[in-house]
Amino acid sequence: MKLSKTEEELMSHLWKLDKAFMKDLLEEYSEPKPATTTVATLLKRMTDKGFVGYELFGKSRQYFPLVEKTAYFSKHVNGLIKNFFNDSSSQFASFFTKETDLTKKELEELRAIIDQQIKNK
Amino acid sequence: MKLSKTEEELMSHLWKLDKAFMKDLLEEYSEPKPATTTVATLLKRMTDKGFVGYELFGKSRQYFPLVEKTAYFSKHVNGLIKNFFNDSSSQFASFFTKETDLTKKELEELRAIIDQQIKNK
DNA sequence: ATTAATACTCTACATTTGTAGAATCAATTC
DNA sequence: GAATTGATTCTACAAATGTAGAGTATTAAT
Repeated sequence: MKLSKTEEELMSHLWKLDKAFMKDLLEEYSEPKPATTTVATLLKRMTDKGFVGYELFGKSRQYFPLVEKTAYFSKHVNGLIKNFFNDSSSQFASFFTKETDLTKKELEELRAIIDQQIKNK
Repeated sequence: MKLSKTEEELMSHLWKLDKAFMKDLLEEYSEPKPATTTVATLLKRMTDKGFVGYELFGKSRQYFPLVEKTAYFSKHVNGLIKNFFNDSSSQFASFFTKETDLTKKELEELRAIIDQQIKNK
């Protein structure tokens, strides 16, 4: 099962906050914020799909993600890669670094990470 | 306007082939292949959305992409990044290189590319 | 010519998505 | 204790998606 684009956005807020009540999630949206009922519907659907859990606090719910961001994202990204880059991660990676506009500092950070990984191979 | 997941898959075939007749596109699918009418519908919708064009060859059409893969992908990826990594490309990049399982060779390739890019900054 | 195969359009239909009002129930405030 | 606020569920509904049959036109094969 997967999330729709809109659900993903909400999910990203939830990942960011880690635990959150409805109102916290609503606050995360920039204007124009969706109606509370809209978010409620989304949360319900996401709960049904098994991506979100909650703990009751008195009468209201504190929601939390049931899937790791990285886990979800890996799957997601791999799908994209398969589709667009005929399954080549490195092709994708080089494309990515070319396309997204990283600053010099970011690039250097990234190189450091890569160096580290090369060392571990 | 954007493509749905299924449309994206078809689009990836089209990008790969660059120009293709219906049957060529159908061949690209692995089993179980969709019905020809399904692909035809998809192609029509994608044409309507302005992602695909075609040239008539006698009675049938040779389809071709009207959007660059990289252009489309940039937009796509940027949306994801925004959602999942709070707008930080470098955060994404480091995540990506950690998560996807690049070989030593691929990593070295990638480092070379990055070095190149650092030089140009 | 008759048939068979192709490509395409039209139509169809169940699901999913995006969005939110109305109603309900509980908590808080005046 | 009456009214307001907040969270949730129910209901609704249009648009988009996934999928493909039926019908039509055209070309190729026999």
